[in-house]
Amino acid sequence: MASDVQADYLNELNPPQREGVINTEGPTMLIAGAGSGKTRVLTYRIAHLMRQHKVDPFNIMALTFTNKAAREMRDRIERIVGNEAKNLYMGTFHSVFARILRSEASKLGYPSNFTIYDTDDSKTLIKQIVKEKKLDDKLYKANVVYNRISSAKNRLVSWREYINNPIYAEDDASNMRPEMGKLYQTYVTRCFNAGAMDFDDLLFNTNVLFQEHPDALNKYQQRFHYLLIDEFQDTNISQYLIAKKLAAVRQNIAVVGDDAQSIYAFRGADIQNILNFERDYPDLKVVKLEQNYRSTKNIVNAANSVINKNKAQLKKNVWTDNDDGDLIELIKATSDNEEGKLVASSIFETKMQTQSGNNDFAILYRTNSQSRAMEEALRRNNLKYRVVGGLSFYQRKEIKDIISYLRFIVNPNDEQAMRRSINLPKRGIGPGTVEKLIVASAEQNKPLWEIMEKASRNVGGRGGKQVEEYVNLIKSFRLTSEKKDAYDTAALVAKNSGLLKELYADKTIEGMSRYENVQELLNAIKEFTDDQERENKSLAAFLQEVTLLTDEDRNANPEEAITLMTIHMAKGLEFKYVYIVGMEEELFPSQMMLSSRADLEEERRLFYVAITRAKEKLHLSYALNRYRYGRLKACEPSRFLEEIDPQYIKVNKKFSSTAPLSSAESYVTKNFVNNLKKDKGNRKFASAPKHQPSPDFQPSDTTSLTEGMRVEHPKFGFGKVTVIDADGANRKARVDFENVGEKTLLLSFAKLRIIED
DNA sequence: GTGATGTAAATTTTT
DNA sequence: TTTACATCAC
Repeated sequence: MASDVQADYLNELNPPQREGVINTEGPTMLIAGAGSGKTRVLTYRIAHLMRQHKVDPFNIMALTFTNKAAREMRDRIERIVGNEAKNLYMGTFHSVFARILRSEASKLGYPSNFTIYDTDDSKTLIKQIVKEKKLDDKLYKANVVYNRISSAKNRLVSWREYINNPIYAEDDASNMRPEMGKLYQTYVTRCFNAGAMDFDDLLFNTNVLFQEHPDALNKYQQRFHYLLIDEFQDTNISQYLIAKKLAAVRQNIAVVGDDAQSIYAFRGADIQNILNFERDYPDLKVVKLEQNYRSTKNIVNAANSVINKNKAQLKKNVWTDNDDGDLIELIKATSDNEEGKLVASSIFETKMQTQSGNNDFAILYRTNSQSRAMEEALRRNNLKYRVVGGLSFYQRKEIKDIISYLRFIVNPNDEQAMRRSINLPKRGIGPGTVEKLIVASAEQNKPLWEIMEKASRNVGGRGGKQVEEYVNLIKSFRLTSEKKDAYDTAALVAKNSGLLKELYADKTIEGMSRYENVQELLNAIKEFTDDQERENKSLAAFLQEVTLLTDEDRNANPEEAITLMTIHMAKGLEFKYVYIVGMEEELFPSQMMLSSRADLEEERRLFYVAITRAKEKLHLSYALNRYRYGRLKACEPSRFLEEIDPQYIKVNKKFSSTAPLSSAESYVTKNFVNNLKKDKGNRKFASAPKHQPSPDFQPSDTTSLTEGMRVEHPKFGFGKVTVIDADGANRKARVDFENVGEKTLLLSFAKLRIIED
């Protein structure tokens, strides 16, 4: 069966795709437009290496951006070449190099079971350091400090270099943050002493390893004959240099990417890598995949019209052979809640008309907080949905609580894990006692664990006694973990720590769901230890994987449901019907991205990614008012709406509260942009339908206006006079309009046409 | 050391 | 709106 697939796979490809598959030797760069079949090329390329060139999968390394992408690719390759695919060295940069670092850890002075700090751990630690140094936490916000350190690491700037480089010092000084370098130093030291690496360290330290230990580098250079990198536009400098070093000997490096879909610059991704690549490999083969197989012409062309507004981009001409398809439709709403309602109605209608399933629909948004209004509306319409992302399972309090115990069992130096677990559930060890422990450890220059073992001596009092009890508890867990597998240990921890009991006692809805979450964690660990193919089932082995897991890695079999997620999470996915909601200034583009051209261009690429997720039909929507910071805020339609070539989009009148009244079809497209601008001008009234004055509109003399008369107003439309207030020169009329409700008009200004019956 | 109460601040995206 | 943090009374 596999051979049938094999015989066919080259025939399924268009010429540039085939070129991308069969030119396996030497440096190659595939510039792959949205929907151009890049994953297919990448998987076939690997399959081709194994089938045609008899390359041992052990000698192939393939790096992806997400675990999900890695797993999918492995599955697809497996379908072509069979079981051998399991031996590919394939995964995310972070997971692959974490694995390598574990086996080389001693060279860098780390324990091989080093902890991986996630972003929360890192920020908590930074907060502690800022506090200890008595710095102003308004100035040294954890986020700011973290980002500064992270971007330094991603550019391979060590804390030493950072402190010695006057450019950074000046920069920080001008931002009133002169202590930044010191914070960087302290943070790194604390992580190191805790036997912990943060996400950036996994890449930074791999670079250090390859730099300072040529023997190690050589070993991996010899091992990996072929290196492939997916989503190359999302790599940062640190990642690029790792790849470059690994490929230095054989030069068999293939990268696949699309500069138009680079949306992670905020995290250090650097499109410059694509340009560097051409410079670093002069004999580079460049293959462009420009035919889009995914979307209709309208969608592809609309996307192109948007991305062309960007200055920084590689030349590329994405086109499609598919049908024109429907025009993109714009849904206008007065509020975020109404936006939800209208989107839900539109989905419902489309489902009826096309007999599509829920899985064919996705609602995409810029920020997670937007999901709420959508969820409510979908629930009311009995439409099944699932929200992807947001607060990940492994970031939930109750999960992190249990895991902090597990971490401290495996790594007695993991200060963050200790701090978290020591007083959970409450056992009378407050922050004062913990501080005493830390100080004692620093003063006596002894590991924290040793201090804790003799806590009564070191900190005295009842606190000390309690700490010793906690130490004994951990010791008993540790004993179990040495004899039993991850599941048995975790189950024991949940029970004996008292955490499970506490959650069980909480009968609120949230409490019950927290209890269920812990059960689910235990199930996940059980699955881990039940895996027949896994050799190492220890707690340490489980922890090594867990930090690098994300939510998507859990729900493998989604039920038939509408997908709700951020645009970032949607990258690489496709849906028949896509709704991009919240097309408003300051939301999308985000207000935080308006300060520079580069940032705005990244937002535009994000919009491009969103548009190109749609296969058949795309809907865009915006609301003129939206709850933000808990208060209602007026919004303007996004500038991105005007950037779509108007020939590919129309206003959806049925599902817009602000649809223009004009029956002339041409009006919609011709005045599309004007319409948007009008909305901006009088957004307070924008919920009211726009009135097109009759062609023969002439203001009447209103001196004879009386109550009960029918009138036409050029903006407000038709209505009936309810009250005349004759107050000398300021004669006013109260008019009940059909579409905008009651208005009081000054007759000396208002243009009214009296309609004679 | 704990729990209640109040206040300020935050909301971009993620391995 | 929700969360995080500081302050105060026990």
